[in-house]
Amino acid sequence: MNFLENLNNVQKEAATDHEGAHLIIAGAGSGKTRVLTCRIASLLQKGVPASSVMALTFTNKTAGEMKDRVAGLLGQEVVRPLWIGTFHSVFARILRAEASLLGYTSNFTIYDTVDSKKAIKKIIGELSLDDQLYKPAEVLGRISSAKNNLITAAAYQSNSQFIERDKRSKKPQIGDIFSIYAKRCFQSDAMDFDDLLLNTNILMRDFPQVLKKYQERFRYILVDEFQDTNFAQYLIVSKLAGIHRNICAVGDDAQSIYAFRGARIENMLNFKKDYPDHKIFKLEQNYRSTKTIVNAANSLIEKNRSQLSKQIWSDNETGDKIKVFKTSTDTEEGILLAESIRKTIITEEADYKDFAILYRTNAQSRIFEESLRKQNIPYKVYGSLSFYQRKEIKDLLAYFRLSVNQLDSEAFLRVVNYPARGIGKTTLEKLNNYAIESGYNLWEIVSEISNHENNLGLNRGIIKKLESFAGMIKDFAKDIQTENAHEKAMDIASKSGILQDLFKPGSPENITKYENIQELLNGIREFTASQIEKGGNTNLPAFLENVSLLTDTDKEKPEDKNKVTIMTVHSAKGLEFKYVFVAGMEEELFPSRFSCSTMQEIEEERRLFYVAITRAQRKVKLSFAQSRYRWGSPVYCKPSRFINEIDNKYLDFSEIGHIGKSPGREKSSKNFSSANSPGRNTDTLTTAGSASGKKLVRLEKSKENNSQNDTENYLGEKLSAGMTVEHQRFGKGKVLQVNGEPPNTKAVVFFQSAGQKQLLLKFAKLKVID
DNA sequence: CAAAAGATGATTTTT
DNA sequence: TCATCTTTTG
Repeated sequence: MNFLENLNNVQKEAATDHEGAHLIIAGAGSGKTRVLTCRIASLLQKGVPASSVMALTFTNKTAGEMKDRVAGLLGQEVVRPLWIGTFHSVFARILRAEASLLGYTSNFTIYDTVDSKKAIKKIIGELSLDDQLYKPAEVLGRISSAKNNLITAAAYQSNSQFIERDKRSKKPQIGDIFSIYAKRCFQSDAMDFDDLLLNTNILMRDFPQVLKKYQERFRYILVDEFQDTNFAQYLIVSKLAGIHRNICAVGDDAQSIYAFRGARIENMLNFKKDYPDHKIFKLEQNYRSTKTIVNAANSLIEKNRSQLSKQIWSDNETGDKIKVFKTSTDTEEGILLAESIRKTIITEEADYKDFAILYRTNAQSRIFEESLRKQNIPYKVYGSLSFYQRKEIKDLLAYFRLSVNQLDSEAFLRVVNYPARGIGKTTLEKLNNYAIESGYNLWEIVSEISNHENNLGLNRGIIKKLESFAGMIKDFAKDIQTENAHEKAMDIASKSGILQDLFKPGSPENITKYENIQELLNGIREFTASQIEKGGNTNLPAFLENVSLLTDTDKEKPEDKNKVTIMTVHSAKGLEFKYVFVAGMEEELFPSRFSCSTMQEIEEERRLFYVAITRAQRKVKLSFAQSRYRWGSPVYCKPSRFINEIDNKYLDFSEIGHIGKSPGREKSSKNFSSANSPGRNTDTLTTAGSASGKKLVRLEKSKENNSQNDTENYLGEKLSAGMTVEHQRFGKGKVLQVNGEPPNTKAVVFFQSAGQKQLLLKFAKLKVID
């Protein structure tokens, strides 16, 4: 029981009192994760089988940390049968096991947001709706929030409230899009993120015997960040805990910052109603921050009406007041913070890793990146383009997905013509039209194309190409369940042509992409190795499952260890730093101008600021600029109302005035006028004035084209394989093939500098050399 | 067919 | 501003 020694009394009680429904209200910095891990460890030590414990978190990172910590206490072996993971990954695991009941296979694909948006965009196009009005992201948002409230497409379409709302916003067909989208996902054997929750609920509603199985199995359920659960998540948890009723929900209503995506703080209040015999533990001692920071944060959050009563306190030193900085521009704010970091590093012997710059919107990151780079301060940005979202990675993953699940139509569309194999837009349009008409999935058509040939109106050449593509995928799909993921992945990467496509000289982006592909393949090798060690599944589907719910904030690179962190306040939740800067403390920015209309919104912004402040162990510094660029043009800003909502006795305004006086103010205001406004004005003038001129130019150009076409067509007839030609940009190359009839004669040419290219002769200026 | 230029449009988040 | 999508051009 030695791991309980370091806990205070409430923490110890919360960790060792296992039976019944418990709500742990865990203030910022109160040792929440420690209590959760100790609780799991103590359960296991008592003899509870690990396989009967489920712990749900929001991020893979938290789940991983929890697992590691328990493993550190009790050993790796003990931890393995535990079900610790994100809501989505744990429910995906259940769904894979029970997939057939819902009409899916256990190899179903998980669509990410990009897949979903693409699918929706396609549907909007097919319905010939105005895509200015029906924006895929917004439509997906509505569908997503419906699903998170357990509203299916059918329910949506018959709900008068939604019909009314969509009519009012002039988008009456959202229900139709929802319904087609849902049908397509199902037909593709795919679930999006929200489906993982929705379908788990449907599974448990419609199959009581399945529900019972899991209810009996999981005797102890722990939920982290309970204030962030949405209705769908809440309901699953309640159902799962239905028999044993041993549920431990941990959360902090003051840190609820995801209401905008469906999180319900009320879930914490409902808890008391659902479990009348519940116990509440309040972790109120903050071990992280100074007294000043804790008190300042308390004085701020007091302004919120709706909250659970608690008194957060700190036994740490008093610490410095919170310094407030004013600068005239956003650029200066960047410089000031960078300088302040430099100074603090010297005067307080701090490390780069002790600092975080937090802001409300990602758009603010660039300025800090610049100022830190100029000062030679190493930094890392969170929330930038994730490794798994890079094009080349998604392409290869799409091949993997298609090899595992051929019905995955998003993966199909992504790779059917990448690398280019002559299956163009027109072909896909024909395929797609036929698919809609006939109700077949794209793969069902392409994999047995001879059955559909007559209905497609495609020529023999294209049919052959489609056949060979389908053949390749069928080949990949062979042994996919048994073969080792790494070998299979290498095989697919090379046979698909991706490696060759990127391994062409002359293009620096391709080198990076090639390296990224190699990194992915290495990652798969590591995955396979670690699975062998763990005795887990080593096949490609197992890897995909692992990767589809992963974001790369989850893994930290070793070279990033000692760097300043810059990120949004949202992504800082759960983290801590010695020194925290909260930048851009301005009205319209923080609080965001999109979240100012209702009291609920303002309260959420306030909680967000509360989260920001409570990340700090030693010092908090706030800054605001008087003017800032917003999508290219300068905007004048007022200091945020939140600054003055902190009790002034914890604030230090001494710096204000010194910074603003610097010559920077004049300089920057000049910048606005010279760099910006006139430039824009001239632009608009020219475009407006020269409309007729433009037409003339276009006419002339097309004349030129025609004359060129004539000579090129002539060339097409003369050209044959084996000739050496010269291209304007690619230089010398050897003709490998000449296909097609004029005017669409194509040549396949291998260039020394650029590799193999297909060129349409009516455009490419080829000179015959030899 | 593929690259370049031009137009648009969106700026909390996570799975 | 910056990234993405569309149009144009060879």
